[in-house]
Amino acid sequence: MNKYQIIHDELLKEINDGKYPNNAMLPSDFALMNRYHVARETSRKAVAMLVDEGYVMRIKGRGTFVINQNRYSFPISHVESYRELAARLKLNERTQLLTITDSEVPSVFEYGDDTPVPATAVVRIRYLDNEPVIIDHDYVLKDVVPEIKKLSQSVSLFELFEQQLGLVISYAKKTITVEPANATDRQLMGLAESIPIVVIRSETFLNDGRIISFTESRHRADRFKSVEFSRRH
Amino acid sequence: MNKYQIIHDELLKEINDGKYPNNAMLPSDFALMNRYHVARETSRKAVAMLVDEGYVMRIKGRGTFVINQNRYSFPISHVESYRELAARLKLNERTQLLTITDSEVPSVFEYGDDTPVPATAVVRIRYLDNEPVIIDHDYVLKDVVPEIKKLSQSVSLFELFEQQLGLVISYAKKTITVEPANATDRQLMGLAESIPIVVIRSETFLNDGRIISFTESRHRADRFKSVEFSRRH
DNA sequence: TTTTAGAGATTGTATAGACAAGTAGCCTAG
DNA sequence: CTAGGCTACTTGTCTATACAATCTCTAAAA
Repeated sequence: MNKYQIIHDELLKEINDGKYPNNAMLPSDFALMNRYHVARETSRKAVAMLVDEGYVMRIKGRGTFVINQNRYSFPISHVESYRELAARLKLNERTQLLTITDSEVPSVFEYGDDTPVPATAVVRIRYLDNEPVIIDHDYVLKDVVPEIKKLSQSVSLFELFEQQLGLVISYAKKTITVEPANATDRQLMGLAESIPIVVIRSETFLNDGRIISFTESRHRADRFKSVEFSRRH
Repeated sequence: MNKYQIIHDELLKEINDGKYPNNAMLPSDFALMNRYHVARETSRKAVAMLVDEGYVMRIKGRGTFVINQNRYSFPISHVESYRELAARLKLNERTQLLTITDSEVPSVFEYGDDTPVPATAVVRIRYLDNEPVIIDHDYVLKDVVPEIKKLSQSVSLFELFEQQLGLVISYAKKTITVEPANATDRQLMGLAESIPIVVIRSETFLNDGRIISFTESRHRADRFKSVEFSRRH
């Protein structure tokens, strides 16, 4: 692992453990240089990551300070799988695999030029605290992953891609809209007609630039909450 | 202006002008070093910003490549004012100032410990293409801005803070939820009862760590769309 | 023809040093 | 007692260099 990554992880752990509470000052660049015996740019890189993630802010002439964290809800600003999310929030979570079928990428994703793109469709329903709250429709491109075999209940698609197939996911583009629930939503989640659905559609890209999958994640709106950190300039 | 900022801006302009179309390769680190007569770390910093913003991706051993851009909709991943947004999207926009009153920060924002926090409440309604789509409730802390005077129709709150008061906005935290429309929403936006509201609540921080304002931005859900770029790792 | 080896290009990580700019605290001159 | 200045500390920007890791392409070898 890289040095700056190690420093970043250790500082983050200390923040989460409460060693540096809200508004506390992190060690200065020079203190980190001495503590880890690295060059200043290396320590700065570690802290820059924390700034990026919204954990700390730097003020010229004063220092680096912890920003109050209450990241309790559903973040859409990282590519994060449902399983990783649930683990982080320590929620009681459960995923039920509904279907795996041969399919094509639906036209809502506006991919390519009307030529049908063969894909494997995976439909799953996700429970938080035993309540069905999310229905995920994944369309995995056959060009990249010809066949999906070992998808057990306990493995996420991202884990499958990364650990078993050796693919590296780089980034995703997501659109968020609010739409009426369709019949499937209402049936699977047991919804009253009036509850809308937050639809998050994603395209996921590999580190070589190829698209690996399209996902439509349908959340019942009354259980949806997203927390966002955004910098200016 | 900084060197890496200048290089970043120039590269971004060239991308937007189509000099580097989709999937095109950007100049390498060394090419940028020669072109701008800077150290490699400086050119890398400029490109790192473009990666951050989702314009390009770097692939080790191959180069830096432009990512297909269709940033057509409402981004929530930047602190961006309505006015800046409308200008960028070239939409016909109009803002109507409804009220400026003395008030307190509402308890939904969970700020402080139940002690009332004095603020100036600004309520505005925003039109896109002559349709009312957003109602903004801003609560500007009196501790930071004692009085709001020169808020004309043509000036945004952010512009007022930054240009007239010399304050520098650093970052914001936003939560996104979907809620039923209240009576005010329905009346001002002329909504049918069944249309929900996307509520974006923000706390905006200055570069010295102080909170300057809380905002509740209420969008009619059937006109709301957000585009998000997110990196993994 | 196919495979292998290597050279060249490109990005990633790390170091050491320099100066600029902003902040805070102390101490002295008035 | 106050105002100003000095100093130490911190972050921001920039340079020059080195080596590692990965990819592409070419040329040589089997």
